[in-house]
Amino acid sequence: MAKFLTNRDENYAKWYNDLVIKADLAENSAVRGCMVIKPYGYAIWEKIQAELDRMFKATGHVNAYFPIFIPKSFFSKEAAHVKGFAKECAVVTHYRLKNDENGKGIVVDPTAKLEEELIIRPTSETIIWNSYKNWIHSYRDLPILINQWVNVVRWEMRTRLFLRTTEFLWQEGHTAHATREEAIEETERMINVYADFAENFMALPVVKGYKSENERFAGAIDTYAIEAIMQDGKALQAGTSHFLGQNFAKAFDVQFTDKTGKLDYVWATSWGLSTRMIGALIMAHSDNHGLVLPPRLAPIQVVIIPIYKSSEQLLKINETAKKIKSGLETIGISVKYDDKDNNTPGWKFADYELKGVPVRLAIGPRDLEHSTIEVARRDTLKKETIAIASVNDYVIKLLDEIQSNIYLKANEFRKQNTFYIDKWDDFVDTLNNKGGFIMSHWDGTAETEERIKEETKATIRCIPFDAAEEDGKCIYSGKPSKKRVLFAISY
RNA sequence: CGGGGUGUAGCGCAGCCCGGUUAGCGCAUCUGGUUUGGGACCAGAGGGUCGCAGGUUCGAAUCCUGCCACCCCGACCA
Repeated sequence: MAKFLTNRDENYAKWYNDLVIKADLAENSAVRGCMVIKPYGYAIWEKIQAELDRMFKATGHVNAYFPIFIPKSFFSKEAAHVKGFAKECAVVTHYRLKNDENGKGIVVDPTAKLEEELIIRPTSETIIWNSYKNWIHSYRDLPILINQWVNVVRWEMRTRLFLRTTEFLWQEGHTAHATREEAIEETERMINVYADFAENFMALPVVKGYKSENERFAGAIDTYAIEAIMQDGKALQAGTSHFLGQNFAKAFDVQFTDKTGKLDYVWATSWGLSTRMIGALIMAHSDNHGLVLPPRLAPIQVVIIPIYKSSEQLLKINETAKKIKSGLETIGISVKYDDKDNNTPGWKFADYELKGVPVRLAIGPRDLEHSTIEVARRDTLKKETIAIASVNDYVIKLLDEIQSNIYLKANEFRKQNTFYIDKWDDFVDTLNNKGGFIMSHWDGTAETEERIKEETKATIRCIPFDAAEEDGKCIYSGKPSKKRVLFAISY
């Protein structure tokens, strides 16, 4: 048990916060609501980026970069969009500072007021569609499949490391298509990419579905999302893909000539996944010993720790350990050999557990004698001693097994915490006592959703794509319903 | 923006109620030594505008006033 970590079952929120700080992923910065992502946390983000970027390119997308500043007038062109983001925008009003005339410090120069104020992007639809207007004239210019990796700013009231910060990093894809069908297909393709990524790389089982009108992206016709369950039973939206229809094309007057020579507005999608995913990773898998990282996302997959008494012993161990390290590296495994002598092996064991390194190898004089090595896996904390000669095969299999075990465990947790509920009292009771995913019938109205939210804090996380057709009655209003939707209290 | 809490060494805290030598403890750091198979031990050392600004007092970390910051709980959200 990690002594320095708050117990997960006693105070989940504090456990999470402790873990982020103590595993050295991030910390609060001098700027209110903004975090410093530290090297170890950023390394995880880089792994996320590398894999997603590969997947985006494999599905035909390219990267580009659009400005962080958006003229205020752009923002007001799409009515729903403005309404959705107006309350959380940072605005640049001046472009110069000067020395304070009273001699102390520096002040904003009032004569340097911007003619038109600039919004710091909370998302980039408007600035991008303003460019697309110039790029698109004919069906031959379509589709445009662009992604960008950037920071965005949303001025939040309350922030939490990774889960909600004023500034965060994400990728946003913005595509333009000739037909409605093609745009919808793209929207679906990308939610599938996200789900695939979440399940296969983050070992995070997700529910894919449609957002209700209330939860939809401001400016979208339809929003698809992947929702994951955290260990405290709350839901976390892990990625979204939006079918924007022709809303932005109309707002920015982006028309093209189709094959028949007719003018039409362009169809759009956008989709995003943020550093919030790191929060999901932590809350879905980690335990009272610290982080548990799925091998495919772990910056360090294997750590080797020497155990020795004399410096002669260390020399011999070094030799063997370095061979093992380079052997593992040649088969594509990332390995750290920690031979620093300022901490004891026990300290290192605890530290790498805190950091979630999937596999730990320990090698001491006893092992050298027998040509063995101790292997410990982070997910189950089980230890075994194996022959050094078999280490490559063993570790590569073990990493795969850990990856799938973490997924299965999370999947089992979700199963155990998904409830099919038909009575309002049970609905309220389950939310109050257990939390979790609740599958219930809903009459499809925004009013009912609103009332449920007011009374229980639960919202419709999504209407699952795979929801079976079945006759039922709305959990709240009793009106007829044809499918169950996913309710939960969310992050 | 409402309600609650906290600001003392890099980190975690005690001291404050009831003002009084040189502000203390644990962790971390540095030096030396012994250690090393699950967060080692001994000895020594360095490190502080007690959040900021005023005030009361012979004397303020301690009392008073104002301000600031951060954390938790609510309304907004990926």
